[in-house]
Amino acid sequence: MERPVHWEHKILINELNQGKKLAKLLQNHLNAASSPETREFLVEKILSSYEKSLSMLNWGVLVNHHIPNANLLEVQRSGVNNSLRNEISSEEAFKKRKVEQRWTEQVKVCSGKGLEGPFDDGYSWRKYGQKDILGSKYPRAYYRCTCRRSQGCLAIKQVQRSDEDPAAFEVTYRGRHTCSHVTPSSSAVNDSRRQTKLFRQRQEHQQRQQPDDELSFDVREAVEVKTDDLDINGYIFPSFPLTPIGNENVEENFFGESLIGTSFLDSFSRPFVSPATSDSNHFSPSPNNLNNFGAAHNAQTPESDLNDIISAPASATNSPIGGDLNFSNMDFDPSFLFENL
DNA sequence: GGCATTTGACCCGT
DNA sequence: ACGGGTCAAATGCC
Repeated sequence: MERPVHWEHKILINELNQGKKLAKLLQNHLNAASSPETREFLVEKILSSYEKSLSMLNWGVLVNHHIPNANLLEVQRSGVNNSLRNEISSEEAFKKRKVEQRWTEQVKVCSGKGLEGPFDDGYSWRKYGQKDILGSKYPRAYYRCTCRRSQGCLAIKQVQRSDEDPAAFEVTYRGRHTCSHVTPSSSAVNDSRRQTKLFRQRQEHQQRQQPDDELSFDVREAVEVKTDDLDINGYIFPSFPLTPIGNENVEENFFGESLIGTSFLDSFSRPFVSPATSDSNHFSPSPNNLNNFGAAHNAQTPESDLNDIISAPASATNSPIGGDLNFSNMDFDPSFLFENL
């Protein structure tokens, strides 16, 4: 009997194979007259590859096999079409709902410069709700990616003014972006339009009310982001484009080379830099903008051959945190590997 | 007309 | 029952 190979297994195997191949390349480069930058780049890639693998294991990716289903969720959350809702198993919908909420990240946004400095996390958000939270002075606003309708992107975020520091806003990201990254042009257009509208609203608002009770605050307007409150409990890795592997045996390919080809390194390595706000004053809410992965990816390595080495297709998967987490300090429990594999 | 926001109502988990 | 999260109609802006 052949054990079913889940896609998470394939990702892990892919990543390990990637590391192996990179190590071999590094071995070749040690003897050749290649530049130190090349070797350093390879080392970085190898380390990141294995760190990703270990991270996946530590975060229990192999245990979970659910993939959020946008359509089902859409129906499940519908408050009108009850007949259609009843056609779907409530139990199934319940499961989908639970897995959808696993990924949570929190960043702290401080509107230090008031309302002038637009903060853009690189995505276009649409507000879909606001709720007074028990025990909190300020209401919580709910945003979802504007690509939800067009591309079924499930990323959402919550913005709430901090009780302790009213000048600070806590932004919680949930879900991951499955949409294509917004283009600078479209983002700029939307921003311009929204900023104009928001500016007018605030002008009217300030004339009528005291400024503190407004939560029409837009996260783009903040200029400082703190990531010390990052909550990565239940972090779920972004989905990656997987090359179909077929029915290869896991054990045969665990350290083989046949699976190399589609890496999800880029999904992690892609720095989260807003196309709309390249201003250095703006900080994208990625807790790891400066981590080694992004740095390695951004490095202007002189060797063009690295393009052939790392030939991962660009993933359309993005997360507000760039899908990048710094796991460098994580411990790896070997028993976990064997228990899950 | 299209899109975003507002807000009361509704749904679901605890 | 309560609170958090979401929906969708109403409204406004471009």
